[in-house]
Amino acid sequence: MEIDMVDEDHLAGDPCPFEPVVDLVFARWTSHVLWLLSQHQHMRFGELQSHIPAVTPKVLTERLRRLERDGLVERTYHREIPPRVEYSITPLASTLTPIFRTLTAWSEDHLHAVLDARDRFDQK
Amino acid sequence: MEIDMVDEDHLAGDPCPFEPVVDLVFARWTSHVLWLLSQHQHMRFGELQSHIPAVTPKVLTERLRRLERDGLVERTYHREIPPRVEYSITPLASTLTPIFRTLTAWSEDHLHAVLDARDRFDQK
DNA sequence: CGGCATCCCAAAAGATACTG
DNA sequence: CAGTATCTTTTGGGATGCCG
Repeated sequence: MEIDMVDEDHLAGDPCPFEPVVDLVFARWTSHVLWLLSQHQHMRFGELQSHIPAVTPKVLTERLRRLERDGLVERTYHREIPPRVEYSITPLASTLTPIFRTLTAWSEDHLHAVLDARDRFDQK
Repeated sequence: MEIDMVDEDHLAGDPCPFEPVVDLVFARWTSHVLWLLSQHQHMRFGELQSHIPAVTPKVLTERLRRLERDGLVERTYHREIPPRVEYSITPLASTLTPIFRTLTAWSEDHLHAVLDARDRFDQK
């Protein structure tokens, strides 16, 4: 890809300043997991699975590993019989909670407008 | 506030209250487009493309159509030679701007902690 | 210039079976 | 219980070419 400096703005470098956060937090299933953990202090693997019926164990494991790696989720393994694993959000992830609340409020305030626009568009 | 409601055991799951917003706004390229339009009042197709070097025309078109359908972007076609198309955000989409700013602030405040956690995880 | 149509592929996600 | 391993499927996205 080439850098075209002809325009008034330098074109090659206009990255979205919050795109890294999107990749971290809003990847599929990810924000759902974080939101559940933000309400429950700690949850077991099977508990998460039953709250998100559509997710398979494989994918849920992948997301939890990634969140753990990124410091957003803590995993505690209890060597018992049967084994028990508890997931919880870290203090770092808890700083996302206001964002989740804002998004929920936006949804309550404006989602209907989106659905209306969609209907109007489809009728044309 | 501790929420430890024991109302589980219904299989319907526990849907994420802002997941529709995530699908609308944080799909790939989408928030980048909205953020660019929130800064430029109106932009042409090729202008968007040059600000987002990695996106192909096909995908950019798909995203813009979807945003137009959802009432978040307005498309204005000028019948000239050569043809000219201008995109802009709608008032509805401009209500998302505070969210974008919050995400940018979160990134500035906490992204380094994520990268640190990642390094620590990978060293183990 | 700003697309749409078509074909194609890689990556993500799902299904299933199995284990410490 | 909490995963892992393997395989299959889906689908989002890239490449190319044509058109008003």
